[in-house]
Amino acid sequence: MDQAAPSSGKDDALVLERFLPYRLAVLAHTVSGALSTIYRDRFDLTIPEWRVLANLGREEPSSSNRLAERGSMDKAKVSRAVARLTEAGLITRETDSRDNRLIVLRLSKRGRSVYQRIAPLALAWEADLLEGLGDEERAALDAALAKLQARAEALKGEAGG
Amino acid sequence: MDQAAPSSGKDDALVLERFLPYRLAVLAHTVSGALSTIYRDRFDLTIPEWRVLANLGREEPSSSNRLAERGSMDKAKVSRAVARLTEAGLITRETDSRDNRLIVLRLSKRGRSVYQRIAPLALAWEADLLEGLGDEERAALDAALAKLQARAEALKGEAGG
DNA sequence: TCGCCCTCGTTTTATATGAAACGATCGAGA
DNA sequence: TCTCGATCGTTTCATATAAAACGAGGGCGA
Repeated sequence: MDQAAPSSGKDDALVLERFLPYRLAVLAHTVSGALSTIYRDRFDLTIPEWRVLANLGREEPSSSNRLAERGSMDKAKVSRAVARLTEAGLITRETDSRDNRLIVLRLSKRGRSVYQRIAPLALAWEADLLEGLGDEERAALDAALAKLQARAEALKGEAGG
Repeated sequence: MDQAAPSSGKDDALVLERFLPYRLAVLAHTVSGALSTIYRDRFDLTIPEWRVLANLGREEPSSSNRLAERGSMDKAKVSRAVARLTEAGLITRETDSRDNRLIVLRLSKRGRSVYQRIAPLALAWEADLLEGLGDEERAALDAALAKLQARAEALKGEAGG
């Protein structure tokens, strides 16, 4: 009576530290924060800019729309990233000759150089992050994340209706 | 020559879709987006507000500082969430009699009622999200996320120096 | 007691975000 | 050819975010 009961005592109580959506949000935030210092301090790039660069590094040329799809970003975010990367001289823009709505984006020479310097750093950092996990654990993580992503998208569709 | 080579051809190339920091960010974003519709549409709460409520539901009373620690939020975010929850009548504030800097936060009757209605919904949604995973997969995911969280925090400390 | 540094929570400031409005362009069909 | 609806990318607008400045207290040592 003299102390508030900590929840109802059931063991299915909601404990934030064990709640998956919360854990994913915190982990993603921590990881993004740590990794983004590399992009920012050493290359003066934001994460959306890095995503654009990474996609152009693999598939070139590309359009803003396609970059948005491939990088899970909305078109406004891509538009800003592309504008800044263009200004920084890392990518080039030209309108598509067949469809004037489309913009043909390519890495510039400098842009490709920057990409080729960041990519190994990013992969090395990822390897560091995964250091404590064995092959099986990594495979299990990989599979679980894929399932969760698919399921989350399905649930999102339901709720949105 | 007539086509840009897709990366260097090495199989350790950086593919965003397989890059763990990217996958975590996308998954967390999808999950938060889907789940937040529950908080927003049905209870008019933001995620930081929900985190405050969830923590108070388990540990009461609490201070803003403690809520920030327990909910992985900065103090500004907590301050705003607390202000709005107070205005909405879901929590009560009083200054600590022994230390006038501290604020003693408690769920109001309505606040507790809201918490007790949201918690089962949140847990049910989480169960839906995990639907496709068996017990072993869940345990593996749980372990992997814990390791990654610890490792990410360690790496963050290094880089920040 | 005074002076100093620390902590707590709020507010300010600059920036990031995404939904929506927008202008320009395209393609299909009358 | 001339609409009309759809698509592409930009910009606007309202909101969210976090770092830093801030004011109010507290606690310890001189």
